[in-house]
Amino acid sequence: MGEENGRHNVKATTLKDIAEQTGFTVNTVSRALKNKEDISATTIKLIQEKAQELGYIGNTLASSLRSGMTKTIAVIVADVSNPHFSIAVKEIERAARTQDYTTFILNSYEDQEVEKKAIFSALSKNVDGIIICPSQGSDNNMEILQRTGTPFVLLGRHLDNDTMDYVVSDDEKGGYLATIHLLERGHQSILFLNAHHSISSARERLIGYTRAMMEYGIPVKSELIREVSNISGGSRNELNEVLKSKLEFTAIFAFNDMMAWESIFILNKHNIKVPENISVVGFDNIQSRMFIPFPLTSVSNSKGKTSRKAFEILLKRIYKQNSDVRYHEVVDTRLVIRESTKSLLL
Amino acid sequence: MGEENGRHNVKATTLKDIAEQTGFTVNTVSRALKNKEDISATTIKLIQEKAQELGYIGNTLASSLRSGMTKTIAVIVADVSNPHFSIAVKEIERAARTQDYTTFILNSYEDQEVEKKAIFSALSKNVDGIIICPSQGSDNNMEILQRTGTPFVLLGRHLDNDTMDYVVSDDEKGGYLATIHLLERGHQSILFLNAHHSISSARERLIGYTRAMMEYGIPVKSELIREVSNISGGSRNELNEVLKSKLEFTAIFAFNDMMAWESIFILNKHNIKVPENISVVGFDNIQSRMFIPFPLTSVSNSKGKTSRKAFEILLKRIYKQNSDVRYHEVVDTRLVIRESTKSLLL
DNA sequence: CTGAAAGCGCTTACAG
DNA sequence: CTGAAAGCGCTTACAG
Repeated sequence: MGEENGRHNVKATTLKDIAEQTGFTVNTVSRALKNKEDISATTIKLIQEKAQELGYIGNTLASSLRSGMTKTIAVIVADVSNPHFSIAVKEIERAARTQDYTTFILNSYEDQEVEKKAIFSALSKNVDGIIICPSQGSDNNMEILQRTGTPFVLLGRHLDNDTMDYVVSDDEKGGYLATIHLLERGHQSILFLNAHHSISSARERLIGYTRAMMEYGIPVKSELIREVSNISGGSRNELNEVLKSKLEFTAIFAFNDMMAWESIFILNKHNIKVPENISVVGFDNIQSRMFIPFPLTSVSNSKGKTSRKAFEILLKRIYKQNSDVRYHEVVDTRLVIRESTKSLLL
Repeated sequence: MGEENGRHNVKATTLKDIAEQTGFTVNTVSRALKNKEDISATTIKLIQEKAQELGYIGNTLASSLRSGMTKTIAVIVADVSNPHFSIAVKEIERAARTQDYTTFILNSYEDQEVEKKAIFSALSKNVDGIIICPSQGSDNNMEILQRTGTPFVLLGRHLDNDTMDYVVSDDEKGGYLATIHLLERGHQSILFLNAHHSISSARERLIGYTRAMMEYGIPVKSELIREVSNISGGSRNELNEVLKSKLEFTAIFAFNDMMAWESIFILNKHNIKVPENISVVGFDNIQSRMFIPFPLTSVSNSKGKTSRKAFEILLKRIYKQNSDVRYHEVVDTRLVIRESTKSLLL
């Protein structure tokens, strides 16, 4: 029943076929195809030509089962269709490919149950490692993952448990820079549309926001700090409510660009113009990758660098280098000023 | 060397462990965990509890090697960081997961060599099937893929070779609707920023464009039809050149929303306002998923439906249903009118 | 430089 | 209802 054998209608060429047609053993064929030093150059040439001729494609399933390495990683993010994550996924896939790693992509939708299944799915595929942006409050899932012994790196968020490797942005600085930018322009009532406080980056951006406010001697009003879902459409209701409540504010600092866009979209629906009536600052600087025709001031967090670094660390873990070190990387952030913020000063 | 065995530091539980601890054979354990009918309920319970207790995670590598099915698919697109593709990838991953399939994601960057490697990478991982948006002029790669016998479905683009399954949008209709919309509003010189004609959707959108122009008795000017790269930033130079050449046009129809946004971005740089000075229509209706604060008129092409359909067809191929049928699905398109288009008539 | 054997962890096909 | 054996296609470790 070769037909049912993973390669479907056409039976795939195996080492055995090459062995039979060249007169060597499977062992020698295997070693020749991997350019091992102890095989004669003539034999290597002969075998590789035959492999080429037969269109041989190695069965990594079999080799992985024996060798214990699959050359596969999994990337688990909240939602690939969020540009922030899709850019990260792209960069990781690209970095992985240069090292002959193939990438599984799994969405957690910020849901712990879905995330748990994603992790088990990855484990059952014997991935060599996992890069994961942990969903809200998923400390438990990460500890389960940690106990399996499979190498993993947290991306963009870290947990209280600091025995795990992570690569994050300097979120506190980002929050600080965004807020200072608005304060410098005379804004004092700044609505912070933040993500849930169980997300480390949300907590740290708030610390930056608070620090900036304090520097300007402005008391932080709790009603100006709103936690909303960072899934597309999540800030809609909250912002509508805020607008209805007649809460006073002249600027919005949004947890990410998606939320910032969404806010602007909603403000426009209410005939409120940006930046004329309200200034808006985002986070992620998606505009560095996509030419969105709305010039949003935003905190840049080098997604390429962050992603590559996460893969690099993962690779070290896979190859058990520096196993006594914890990698806690904080990538710098900076503010990119565009035209969504206006000064209230003359 | 359990350490080096794919599960790293912690040795993974195997069927053998469960067998030893329950007194059954590996065979029975395997069958019990799969709820086979010929195992007694008591045994099933006993074994499943033990599996739970030991935190057993099946090794799909081993089962796949034997059974020939990996429950894995690959999705190959030009670039996941393009929202059009990231949305498709998300939808496919979601559909696949409901059937216990895991998804590899690979980028081809519209490059045939990269694409070829991606295909071989997928094949060597023994994926059960592939969903691929073929890169420009990659008929050859698709034919190689076809000869391997691995089930695959083309997504968004089809080839001259119509023996392959595909799911596409009604691109001709989309091109027609976009153009008619502009013509109805008095635009006669419509710059079409199209993708390369080796892409079927580009050819068909052009047919729609041409048909609409003919209906209005307006000759199609070749200098108004420009083929640009559909990678981010690709339309930049071309549009700058067009603007420098003083070519007359009052509207732009862009191959996709990314290009439309990019065009608006560039027009703005030249102090040309949309829609006041130039009207713009895009394709993909990304705004249905992301609240981009620029209301772009765009052709909608039900990405959710298209993606799910592609997976559905792939699944049929994997399970060898209706193998005498060719699936050539054309999903309807419609125009979503927003505020990036203005009427020239009074 | 090459070969023979064992084994990775499962599932299949068959025996009882 | 359960078991014993073979085998999926490789790689490893060792023999010569």
